[in-house]
This record gives sequence, C-alpha cells and structure tokens, in this order.
Amino acid sequence: MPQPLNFVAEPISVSALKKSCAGCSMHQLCLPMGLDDEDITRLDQIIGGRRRLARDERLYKMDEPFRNLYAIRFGHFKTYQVNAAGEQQITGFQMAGELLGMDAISADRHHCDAVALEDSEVCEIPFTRLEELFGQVPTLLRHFHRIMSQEITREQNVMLLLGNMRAEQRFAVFLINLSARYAARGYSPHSFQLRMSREDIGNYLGLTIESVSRLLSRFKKQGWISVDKREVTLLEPAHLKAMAAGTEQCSPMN
Amino acid sequence: MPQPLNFVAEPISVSALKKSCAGCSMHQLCLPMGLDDEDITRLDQIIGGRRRLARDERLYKMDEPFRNLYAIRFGHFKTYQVNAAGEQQITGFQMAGELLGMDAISADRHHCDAVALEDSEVCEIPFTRLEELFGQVPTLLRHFHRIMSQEITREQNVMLLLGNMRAEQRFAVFLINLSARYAARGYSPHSFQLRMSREDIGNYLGLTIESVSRLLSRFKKQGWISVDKREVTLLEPAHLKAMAAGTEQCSPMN
DNA sequence: CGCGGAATTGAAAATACTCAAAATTAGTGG
DNA sequence: CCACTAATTTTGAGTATTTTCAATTCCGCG
Repeated sequence: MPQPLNFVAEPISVSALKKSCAGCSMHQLCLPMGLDDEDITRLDQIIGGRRRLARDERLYKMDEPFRNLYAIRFGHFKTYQVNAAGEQQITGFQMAGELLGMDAISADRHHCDAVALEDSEVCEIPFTRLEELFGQVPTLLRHFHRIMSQEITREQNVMLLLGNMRAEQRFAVFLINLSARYAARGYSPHSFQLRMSREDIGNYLGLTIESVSRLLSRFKKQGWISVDKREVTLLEPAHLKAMAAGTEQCSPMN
Repeated sequence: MPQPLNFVAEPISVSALKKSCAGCSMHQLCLPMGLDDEDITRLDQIIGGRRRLARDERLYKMDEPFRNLYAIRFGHFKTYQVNAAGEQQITGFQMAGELLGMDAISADRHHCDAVALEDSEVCEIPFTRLEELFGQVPTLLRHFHRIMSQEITREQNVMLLLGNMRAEQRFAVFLINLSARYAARGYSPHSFQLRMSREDIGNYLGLTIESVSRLLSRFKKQGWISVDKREVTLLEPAHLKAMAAGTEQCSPMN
C-alpha cells in the first residue's frame, strides 16, 4: 500500500521531499529520470536508505553477495577489479547521479570493489524490490535498460582508449570526459577538481604515475591547461578535444 | 493469444521445432535459458526471423537506428568501434548463443559495427516486442539483466587486460578465454580454429599484427601450443592458465 | 618545524612498434 | 587440378614510447 505523500497539511512536506527522489538534485540524471510524480513515489518507497561514506571507505567488495544497486547522491567513487595476481585495474570513476553495482547482477556477487574518493552519500536500491517495480513501471524499466546499455558503451570507449591511443591522447580523453560530465551537472566544464590521485589516473589510463605527471607538465608547458595541485583548468578545450578525437597531435616529450 | 504447439498430430512438429528456440542447440546459453515451454513459445512468437550472413558481411553499422537484438545461431562475429580519426578497435568476438546489439539500447542507435567472421546466422529479436514480453515473463527479464550485466563484466575484464597486462599475458588470456567458451559449447577446449585474422587479434588485444605473430611463434617454440594456419592446439593449458592469471611468466623473446 | 606521503623530474632500460623483406596461404581463373 | 596473383603472415633490424629506478621536491598534517 503506497503511503500518501500528503499526510500533513502541505501536500508535500519538506521532510518527505528530502527523502524523495523528487527532492534530489540528481533526479534528472539518475534512475527516476522521466518518471511522473506517482511513479517517483513508488520508487521512493523501495529505496532502502541512505549511506554516507568517508574518503577511502569501501561501498562494496568483490565477491560480496549482491543486494543493492547504489545511486550516488553526492561525492565520487572509483571501481576497480583485482586479478589473481593481486594487481588492480580501475574500471571507472563515478560521480553524483550515476549508478553503481550493475556488474553484480550476472553472478549475484559484486565483480569489483567500489571505494569513495571523498566523503560521499549513496541511495541503497534493493535490487529485488526494484525488479518487482519494473513490472509496474515500464518507464522505469526502459530507463534502467538505457543506463545498463550506457555502461556498456562507456566501457567500449575505454577499450578504445586503452587499446588504440597513445598516452597523450588517453589523457586528453580523460580530461574532456570529466569536463563533459561536470558540465552535465551544472558545474564549470573548464575548471574542476581531480578527486583521484595521480596514481588512480595512471591506473585507469593504463599508464604509470610518472607518465601521468609528465603528461600534466607537458600539457601545462604547451599552455593547454593550468594545474594547481588537484585543480585543473582547461585553457584550450578545443585543442584538447581535437587531441582526444585524434585529429591533433601534441609535440613529443622533451 | 499464443498458438498451441500441438496443432498437428504430433505434439511438436519438426518444422515448428526448427523455428523454435526449443529446437535450437544454443537455447541453454541464449536468451531463452531457464524458460519453460510456454514461455519459450511466447518468445518464439516475437522472433522477427532469421538472417544469414556471408563472411565479412555486416550485420549492423554504427549510428544505424536500433531495432533488433541479434542472437547468434551459428558462426562468429566481431564488433568494433571507429573513432573520429577513423581508427577502429575491436571490442569483442562473439560466437553462437551470444547476444549482439545491447550497446544500442542507450541511444537508440548502434554504437559499433558487427561483422560476420564466417558464414553465420542470427535470430532477429525486435527489441520493442521483447520489452512487451518482459512484462509477461519475469524470468525472461531477469535473464536479460544477467546477460547485460555479463557483458559489463566481460568488458571490465578486457579493460584489465588492456590496462594492466603485458603482451604475452594478453595473448594467454585470449586463448584461455576462447578455450573456455568452446568448452561451454561442447567443443574441444584444447583444439580450435581461430575465426579471426591475426590483424583482428592484434587489434582486439591492443597489439600490432607483428607482435601477435611473434607471440604465436614464441608460444610454439616454448611448446605451449601448436599452430597450423588458424588451427590452434593448447598443449600446456595449465601453463597458459597460469600465465593468463599472472602467476607464471614466459621467458623473454629472443 | 619536521615528518611522510604524494608528485615531479631525470636517466637508463625494456617492451612493443615501425619499416622492410621474405615466406606462406588463400583466392581465382584457366 | 594447377598455376598465378593477391593477401596474409612471419621474421628481422632499428626505433620509439613508455616504464623502471632513483633522486628530489612539494605539500599536508601533527
């Protein structure tokens, strides 16, 4: 039985809104995208709860049984795989509005680790209940399929990056990708904070930390970007985009 | 109204079986996995038809509007992305029982090209009709989610391969992966035909064709494998598995 | 102020690439 | 079925990009 939202004088109380997807700044990007009020209410009712994580805290671990998907309310995460030899590969950096845990559906166990890059908060979405809801809210199901498919294409893009691109192009793609995602969230596409260490960047891009550092220095020297600690400013986004697309080459490292 | 299967004297006619998932040798691996007879019949009814492709023929092309998923009945395919600069990256090799086209759901257009590596046949599965069926057959929906999730984890494994592994380890992973997939289909895990060119292998593994050729020669000389044209035999699968896992190193190339 | 982790920079080394040539294989037509 | 041609694959030698190892600097934090 869905509990009516208007159980107080005002049709929607502030406290109810706070716990609702409708009141979340990410709902345009997240799972409830495109749902009407009624369906959002239904989704709200299955959300298991919120979970806050401190920097470096782990949301889930490889091989743990799969119960929830997680929607990031704020903060940043990294996901990484560990192989038999203990080496890890970061498979993605996720930010607010993005969904974590979809790789766990196939085997009913998590396939990677997810760790907060800064203090963050997620919504827990019990997958079994979400599946029940799919039968009642076709719009939600369709959007869920789009999100999963998007994850597939995102990973294909990373495969292209790792399989085909030189270091400088990989790094340009990385910067432009972050830029676009911040833009989609209403933040500046030109200036942003790197939430991950150089080591994480290198691991993700299939490069060593030293290579990443050299790349940063080189781009700086070329005047493409300016860097202050983890704050990056894209001074020549057009050139960076061209480099990311493979249209333009950077001069060799001196 | 599902048409009853027993509309002739025999409960299931040979011709009906031929067009049915139930009669397909791949139904244990493919979309209808785990469905009962009734639900298989429902799935059969939405299958658009079969399509045969000659070697090198294209099943779909990047940016084409998305209508169907494709289940491979027999044969092999490769999927590849093309970037702005025209370079391509093979994102996977698919064989009988595997599903093609899931990356197209997110944007309603295909995100890559799919090309037959040999004469092949696929089932066309109109996605809109499949979505309708999801509401009626929850088992089918659950299995579809598993398949999509499996594609996500598969790609994560490739990211690990491309980002973290040396050439010889990549190649060992490639061989062991093929071996396991043929085993799952009832074929020999020790001896199989490579359906793709050396160039395709190299492209997929982020290596040049020359490197692949050298790797083959080296593995041959070590006695791990024997090679005759495109026929490969794994002589030391345990060693190859260890190398794929990163437990064992191969001697350097002389 | 000093410690420790993170990041930068330099020099040497290694892996994989490029270019080139030879060998093998596949495809085609007689 | 064979011969011829084109395409693919193999092998070699030299090169380049990126890694490794090492030293230093920078920065946050107690």
